[in-house]
Amino acid sequence: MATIRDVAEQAGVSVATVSRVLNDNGYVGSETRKRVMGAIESLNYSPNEVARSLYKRESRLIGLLLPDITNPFFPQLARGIEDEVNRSGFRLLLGNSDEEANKELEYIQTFLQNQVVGMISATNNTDNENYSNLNLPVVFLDRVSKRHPSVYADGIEGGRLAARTLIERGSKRITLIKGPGHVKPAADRFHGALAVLSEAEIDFSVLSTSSYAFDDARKWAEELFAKHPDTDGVIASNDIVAIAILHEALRLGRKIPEDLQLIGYDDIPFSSLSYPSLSTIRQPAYEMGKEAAKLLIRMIRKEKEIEQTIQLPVTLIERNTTRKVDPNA
Amino acid sequence: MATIRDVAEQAGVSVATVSRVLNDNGYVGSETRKRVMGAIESLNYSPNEVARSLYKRESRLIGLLLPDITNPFFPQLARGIEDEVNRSGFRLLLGNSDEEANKELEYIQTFLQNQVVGMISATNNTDNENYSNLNLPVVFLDRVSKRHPSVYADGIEGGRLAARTLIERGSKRITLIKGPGHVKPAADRFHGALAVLSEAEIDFSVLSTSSYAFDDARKWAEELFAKHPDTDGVIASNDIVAIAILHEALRLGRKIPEDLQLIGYDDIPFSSLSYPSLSTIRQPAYEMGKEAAKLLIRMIRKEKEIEQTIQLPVTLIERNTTRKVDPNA
DNA sequence: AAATTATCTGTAACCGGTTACACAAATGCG
DNA sequence: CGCATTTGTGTAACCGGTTACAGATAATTT
Repeated sequence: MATIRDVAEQAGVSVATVSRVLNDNGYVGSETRKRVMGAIESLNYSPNEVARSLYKRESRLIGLLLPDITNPFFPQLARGIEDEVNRSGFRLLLGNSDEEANKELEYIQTFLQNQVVGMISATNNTDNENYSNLNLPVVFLDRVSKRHPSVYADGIEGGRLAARTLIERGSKRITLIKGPGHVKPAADRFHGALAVLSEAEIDFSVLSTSSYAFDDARKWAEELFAKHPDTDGVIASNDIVAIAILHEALRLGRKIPEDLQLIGYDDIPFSSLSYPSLSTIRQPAYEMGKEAAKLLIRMIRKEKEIEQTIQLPVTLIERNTTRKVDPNA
Repeated sequence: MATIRDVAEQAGVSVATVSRVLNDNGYVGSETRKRVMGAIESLNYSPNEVARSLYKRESRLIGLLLPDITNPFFPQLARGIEDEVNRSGFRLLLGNSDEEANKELEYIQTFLQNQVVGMISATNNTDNENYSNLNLPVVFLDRVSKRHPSVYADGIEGGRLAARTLIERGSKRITLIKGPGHVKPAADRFHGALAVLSEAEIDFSVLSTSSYAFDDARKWAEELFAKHPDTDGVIASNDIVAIAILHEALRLGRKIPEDLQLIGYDDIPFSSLSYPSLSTIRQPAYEMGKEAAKLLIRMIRKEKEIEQTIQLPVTLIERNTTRKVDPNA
């Protein structure tokens, strides 16, 4: 690997001049610039980021902390972030925390050791001490924090929307699935839905679940129909659970949406491919990722007027696990 | 941020001694060690990875190059890799190439600039010049390369298995979906299936597709039934396409698996949640990721006897889009 | 023409670790 | 006891960039 000194020697200039050419700052004579460029070319030189990072006390890496990339909601977030940070020349350092505080801490630690310029986190312990006196731009994604800017979709409204959707379309005995208690946005959508259900003149029950994992989703589905066989409307905690419930309902011979309406949450890519295709509350994951990245980059650039929260709208994606709304209602 | 010099001063020793304590090498008196540890503790010191990387000319980062994390096969691979590299104290630098040569090149470039210790790539251009004179341990995953070790599942056998499965279960007019031409493993599974179909006494046709993307999958599904309405068995190029076909088939009122058998490829998490659940050829994605990571780490450690290929078995996951095999046959 | 200012370039310190080398003290051995 | 070896520690060079500062020349201004 050629170094800046090799280039300097080849071009017959000092390393300072080469550096000036590389970074396009300071004064460089046009003739000199050409010679340096030629040397860079002929040596196939590429500057060492590590050396630069050391002096600058800042790399061009951004830490991304996710609960679990295997959950289909997150790849989209990650992709949105990556596409956006790449536009500004940053790269991503990835970490899956599994929502475990020690893994989270370890990742933050190594992010700092690698002198990341900033960090985006989609994990829960938003206000614990790990983040508190962190001298680093941090954006929370799909989570809220008192201390740091956050980008998220409106969970309360999403929950409301889901509940209203089923009610308007005639479900009378709704089961509301409550997601894992420690996941903030799950709680929001739950409370949003709960509020609407409480106001309405219908029966409803709540089924508590403790995870979003694929393998568990089927369990919740079985539990649902065992405990509430007569339910005619299910508000799922997310699309994975919804699709598992759909699977189980069809297995039990329920007609969907005639006997049972079902609405998911997230709008993961697969929800349009289930049969019947899944009605759901869409969170714009890719856009959320992009927005979080944009916000972080503005913080990195120390721009003024950084908004503390960016809330993206949730939307009802009406597919075929809900009935058409009665036009006479 | 405290530096090693702060620690040295606090402990009343030289930086060399602190470094020895940190890395647990060289001679350090037990009393001195205690003082140093105390200073580290009280200053809450954490060594700067960037400085270390610069001197060592090697970071503790591993580059991971994927086509697109949004494709549900890859998160599992990524997770397997991450879990394994973390065990050895490495972290991941992530890149999505979209199978575009220039993005791929850019990522490799920045990986090198960041002095990664090694790299795992799941992209296609395995033997192009980008990788050729790379003085870096590289493992290809889900791809084969002449120059570098590879970890993959047996695509030919997978294709054969898929074809045999449909034939044994009585499909007579099979449609074989050919995946994107530039994706190597897609070609393997296609040829494996093709070979078996050619030998068998059945009719079959081939439908060529040019992508794996969600949005396109539905298009292939429609095209399939438009061109081959009488097909009674479909070998899909992967599970996404299979599930899209399943969706379309159900929409058209086909009975599955009675009228139409369908087999996917990959065994992504969702394939067990479709209804009917999808029969498929399983590639053990998480394990593949783990194996690739293990192999890479052995290369990094310069162990002898590195195998050039690790081939993992594909297995038939018999679910409900295929019929039970006739016990009298 | 003299004084300013702008342009161009080089020297060397600096970022924060690691380690080669030197040296001193302690220990082992014949 | 004398010499070799082991143990313990420090000094300073090094990794490969960036930049403060200085000095020289060229262009402008007065």
